[in-house]
Amino acid sequence: MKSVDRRVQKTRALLHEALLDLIVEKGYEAITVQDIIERANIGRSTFYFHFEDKEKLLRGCIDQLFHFLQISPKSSSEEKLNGNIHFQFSLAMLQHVQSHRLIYTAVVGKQSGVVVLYHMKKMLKTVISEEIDQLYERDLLKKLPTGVLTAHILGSFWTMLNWWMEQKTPYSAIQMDQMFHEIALSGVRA
Amino acid sequence: MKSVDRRVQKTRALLHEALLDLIVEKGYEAITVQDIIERANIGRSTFYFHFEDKEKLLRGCIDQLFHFLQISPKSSSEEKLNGNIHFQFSLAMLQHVQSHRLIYTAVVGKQSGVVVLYHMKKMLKTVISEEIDQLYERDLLKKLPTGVLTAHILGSFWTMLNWWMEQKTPYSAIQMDQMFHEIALSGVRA
DNA sequence: TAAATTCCGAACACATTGTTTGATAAAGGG
DNA sequence: CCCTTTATCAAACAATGTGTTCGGAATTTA
Repeated sequence: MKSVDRRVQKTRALLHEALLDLIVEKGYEAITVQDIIERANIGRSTFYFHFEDKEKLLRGCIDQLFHFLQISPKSSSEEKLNGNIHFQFSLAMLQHVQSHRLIYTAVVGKQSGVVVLYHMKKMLKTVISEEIDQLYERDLLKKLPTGVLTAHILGSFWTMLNWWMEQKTPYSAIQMDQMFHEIALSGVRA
Repeated sequence: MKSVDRRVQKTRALLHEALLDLIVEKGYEAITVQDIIERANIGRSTFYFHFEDKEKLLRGCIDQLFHFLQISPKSSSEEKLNGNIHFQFSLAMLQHVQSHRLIYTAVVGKQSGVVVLYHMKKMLKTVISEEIDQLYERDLLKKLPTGVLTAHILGSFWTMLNWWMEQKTPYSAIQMDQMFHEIALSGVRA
């Protein structure tokens, strides 16, 4: 059990916090390493001692944000929504978003960065494709390449997030979850 | 009729071309103004004489790419696909993509840039929301906020493009159009 | 041909990156 | 408690990119 040096813990926490704050304020792209170390009040060389560059720091943040999702309680209520199909990941995620609206608004919005979106989607894809595979084997999905299905579900979900974050008087996580299921599973046709 | 100075035409064409080439090679984000003017063999001050920055040049390129779409022949064949609903924009766009695969692969891919995606989607959104509104008034769509519907269609279409560009042995534009309609209109449920 | 416009290239101040230095401070182990 | 190890810091650095400015040269238009 090698415990991590307290100084290291403190420094990393400060840097994570600074990055998230700055993302909310000006968006990922616009942030410079200079900004981060000033906000965190950390020396320049110390930053590079811990992280290769801005992106590596970001990865640390995202890993941390989503570590929560991994251990979040799966809704075991097998609801009969939309013909038995019910994705597990969506509600947990949507609720997490709801309680961290500021940061997600920034992450999802115009000011974000490709890298941010890339890492976020990559993570979601992992979660989604598992569920897709299960449903596919139970013949509950269309007979299209599972790649397309996964991509489509991820895309739909992401679209929902984006739209949600743009609304002034936001819907609840539960409402969004229903809308997501409705539209992703049976499309837009009346 | 003020005709544009030939030198201006030539310079702008060279810069457009250089940018597109470089996007294919290294992705938008990684490109510097330095790269562009070297590739185009244009003086530094000349670049800034024409464009404020990299993004303004990009906008010029996209406007040009999509000017084609505006005047592209709408498929007037009122096919009875998926219960009478048939988006006009998709096939024209997909065919344009098919004949410019390299650039679209780069634009859509991991190396792209938020600005690129932003401008592309913005343009598509304009086209799509028109069609959505028409269909909505004819009661052919679900009674959800039209904003969600538009966002979803745009998202689905974008997802299709992404997935398409990732495939090694690509489907045809027509196949992709069918898949897009199928999945966007009636979802993934079997 | 003459006037207007555009191009060039060189130089400029400025910001950001990522690295290196050696001194200082703090942590952890015995 | 002392001593070794490790982390931090500030300062300076080269390298790269940005956006501006200048006067002179070249080209276009009329």
